[in-house]
Amino acid sequence: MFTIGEFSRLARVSCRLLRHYDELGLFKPARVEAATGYRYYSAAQLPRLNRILVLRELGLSLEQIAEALREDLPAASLRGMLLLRRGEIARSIESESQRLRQVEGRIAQIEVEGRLNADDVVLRSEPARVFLSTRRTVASFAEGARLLGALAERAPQRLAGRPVGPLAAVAHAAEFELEDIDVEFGLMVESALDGPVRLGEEFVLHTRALPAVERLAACVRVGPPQEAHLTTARIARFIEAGGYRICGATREVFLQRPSAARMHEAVVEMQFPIASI
Amino acid sequence: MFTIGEFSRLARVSCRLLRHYDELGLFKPARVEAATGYRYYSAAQLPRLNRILVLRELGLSLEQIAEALREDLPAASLRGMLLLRRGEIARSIESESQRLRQVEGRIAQIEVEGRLNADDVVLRSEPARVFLSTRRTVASFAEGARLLGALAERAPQRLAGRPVGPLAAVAHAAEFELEDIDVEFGLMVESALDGPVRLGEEFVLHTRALPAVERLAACVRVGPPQEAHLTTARIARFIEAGGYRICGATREVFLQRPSAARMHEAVVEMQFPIASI
DNA sequence: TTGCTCCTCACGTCACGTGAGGTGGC
DNA sequence: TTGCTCCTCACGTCACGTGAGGTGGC
Repeated sequence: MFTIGEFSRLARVSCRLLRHYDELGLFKPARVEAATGYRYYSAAQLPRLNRILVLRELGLSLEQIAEALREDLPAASLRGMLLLRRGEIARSIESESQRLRQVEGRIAQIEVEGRLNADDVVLRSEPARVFLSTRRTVASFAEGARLLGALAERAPQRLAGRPVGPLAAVAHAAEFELEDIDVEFGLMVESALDGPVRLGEEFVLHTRALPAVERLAACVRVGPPQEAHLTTARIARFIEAGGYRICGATREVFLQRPSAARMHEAVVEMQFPIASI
Repeated sequence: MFTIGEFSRLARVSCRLLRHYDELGLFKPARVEAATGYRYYSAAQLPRLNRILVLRELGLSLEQIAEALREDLPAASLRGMLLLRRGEIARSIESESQRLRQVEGRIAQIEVEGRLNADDVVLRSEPARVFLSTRRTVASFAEGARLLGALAERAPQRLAGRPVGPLAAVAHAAEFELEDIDVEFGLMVESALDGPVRLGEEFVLHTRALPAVERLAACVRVGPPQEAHLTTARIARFIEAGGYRICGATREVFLQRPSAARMHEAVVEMQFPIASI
């Protein structure tokens, strides 16, 4: 029999760990002297402790290990636990690799520009949305802004009993246009509506599915639309430095409902779907 | 100005997070109403919050982020932080990949054998050691056991004022031998000694460097030497299932100092240096 | 007597999530 | 009055590490 200190040296673990496992009931000393509370371990306990350490090494929680060491646990269950764990590790490696690419993108950016400029560009995914919208070709940016303001003023807070989400616009053109802009705009809603919705004389909105996007470079623009190019420039640098390419229509989501009179206070998120080159 | 609830929806973070960052001084509301304690945020604060979220996404701690957002922090420092972080992530991916291989090894083992048999075989690394030893060709296992017992009885607790480590044996032969065994045995010590050490009439021990081993499959044997084959069988299955090969001399480390009379109570760790195939 | 080893609390880790319990304005 | 939103504690997470303060045998 060994005292806790001796046994900890044999097993190469800390005394605290042994006391902790004792407390959890995971690994108890062979004998505890009642008078002093001293713990005594036997050499024959080493295999069980090593079994625990091995499973811990594989990344199982102590609770899972206790489960795995139950005498009556069939081998198939342990296999199931390990298969589960394999999936977790694989996903973790995947997300760490992506994180590594992002860090490298930021480093590259600092090296090119001397500072971290596009650091308010975020990368995230977007689920599929229901978009109640109309698609037009508008003559100019000013005309587009007027239409958005007009739509905002006519848009209700609720439709068919459900709250209405933010205003949004989608630029469908393959390239940037200053005039005759092919744009879809409307309201995000929770679920599809039966038939079109008429708002005032100018708008008839149809239910459309806006597809999910796996990766999206997004940047919030706070200010007048004339300054949108500053935001797109940031996103552009981000895309370049990260080794991405644009792979879908640009979206602008109005985080605050705009009004024609207060376009200079707009809070808009510009979203560019992207993919690795 | 937005209330905390509104702002949390704009920024897509929880209220709790905003309160937490306020408490840390990392991201404070533009205004706090003294009477009610209500926090008010402005849209102009969104870029800073996104900057924080981006750095968090890269895996920096909130403390590092606070440092990184200091106005006067030179770009080179941020670059340094990111380079450091890149190294961390790369190491983490490396260790996760190794863990994945281990999990897969255990799964393969269950599939072959129907149960987890070698689960008390541990994988670890071993630093370089100083080994005070003698190398012999012994006629048989029994003769080897006798020599070890004799050495154990003559071995002092301290040498040159320093405590003496465990007894150990190294099998140098490329293959397993039943007779005329080429074996080195002696004592682990903390640091090299000047000149050889004479113990009784039978032993003259020389200082030798035992090299570090990056990966070692180890299993503790508790019991008489006749049962050592059970332990080596476990290690063998582990090596096979994990897709490893043996790449160095086998070691046996006596975790308890043996005596000739009590060899049946030996606590010995059997160690096989291994590498991926 | 001094050192050494053992013991039992109990806090700290990291970034929040999750109640509990209470308040003010529509 | 009821709902809604805001507030401030304060515990829980996970697997121990790290003291603090005290005890028994050599």
